[in-house]
Amino acid sequence: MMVEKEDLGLSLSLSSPETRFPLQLNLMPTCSSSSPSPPPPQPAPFLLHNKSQWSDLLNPSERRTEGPLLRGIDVNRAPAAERESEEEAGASSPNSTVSSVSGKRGDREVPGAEEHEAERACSRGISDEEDGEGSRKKLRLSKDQSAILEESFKEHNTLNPKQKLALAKQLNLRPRQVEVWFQNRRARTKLKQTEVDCEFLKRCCENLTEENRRLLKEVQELRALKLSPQFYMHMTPPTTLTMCPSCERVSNSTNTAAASTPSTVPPPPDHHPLLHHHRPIPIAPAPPPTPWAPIPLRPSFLDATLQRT
DNA sequence: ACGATCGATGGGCTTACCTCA
DNA sequence: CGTGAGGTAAGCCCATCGATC
Repeated sequence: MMVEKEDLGLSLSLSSPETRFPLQLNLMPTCSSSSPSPPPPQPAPFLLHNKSQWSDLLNPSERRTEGPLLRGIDVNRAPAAERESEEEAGASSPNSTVSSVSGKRGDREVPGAEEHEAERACSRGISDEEDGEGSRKKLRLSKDQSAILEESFKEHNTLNPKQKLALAKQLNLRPRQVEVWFQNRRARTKLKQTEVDCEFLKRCCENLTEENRRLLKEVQELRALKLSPQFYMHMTPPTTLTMCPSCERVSNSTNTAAASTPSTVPPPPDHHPLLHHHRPIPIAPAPPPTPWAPIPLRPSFLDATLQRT
């Protein structure tokens, strides 16, 4: 039952920008860009235009995917026989009724009525759950049909008329049904993405609030320390890393053994801890990774901050 | 019984093309 | 002949309906 839901492939991750949009959608019509000979001038109904679309957020480098052919059938390419007939009957004629059999358009298009009926009959033919009889019985797509549609959607989330016809033929559905499925799929993907974005922003807000709280507390502590006569004596003992205020080198000084072994960069030959009269200043432990990496506090920064306050 | 899911519909908008003054 | 206005068709998004699970 919920196979379709699980097949959505909408497990959008927040972990990294690269994985935020795992759906690799091909928004560009491959037939218009890869065709060796440009097609004759015709309306390009498959071009995406107007309105900032949700898919604009996708990484452009991930938009074009030359994935494997769909179960042996490239939906970008109509079958040979179909190609010939459709280019005359459909794609080359802007007034074609081939791809418009919806109720909305169908109302205006009298010539399409027969085809509409034919396709309805076709749809009834493959629908084992449908008993017809006038009432709007809901068609339930089979697992295979849904899987193929999903595969196609992963390749390109919009269809040009040829792709739509080819897919409809392959699935034994009406082109309008394929079109509707893609429209609904886009809408639901967008909804999912909106939810994910909302959650992401929520977490950003929480992290920023926490960061703000932490920084305010730090400022208060620094103010208190500045007013204290025993400035450095009140420092909490360093737990992990310390920085020499003179040379600004970091060392692990939780114990003497650790203090003698600098963590990353060895001290210069002329460096000797005993020659420095300052005690090492502890460095705040690294905060959890955030997209807005905080500026590390350095002694000079601290001084400037304290002077301002 | 009820909520979630999903196919289907209709309205509105944009764009491209065609016709005509 | 070029041009702008108006009509038409097509596609898309969006909200919603209604059947189904």
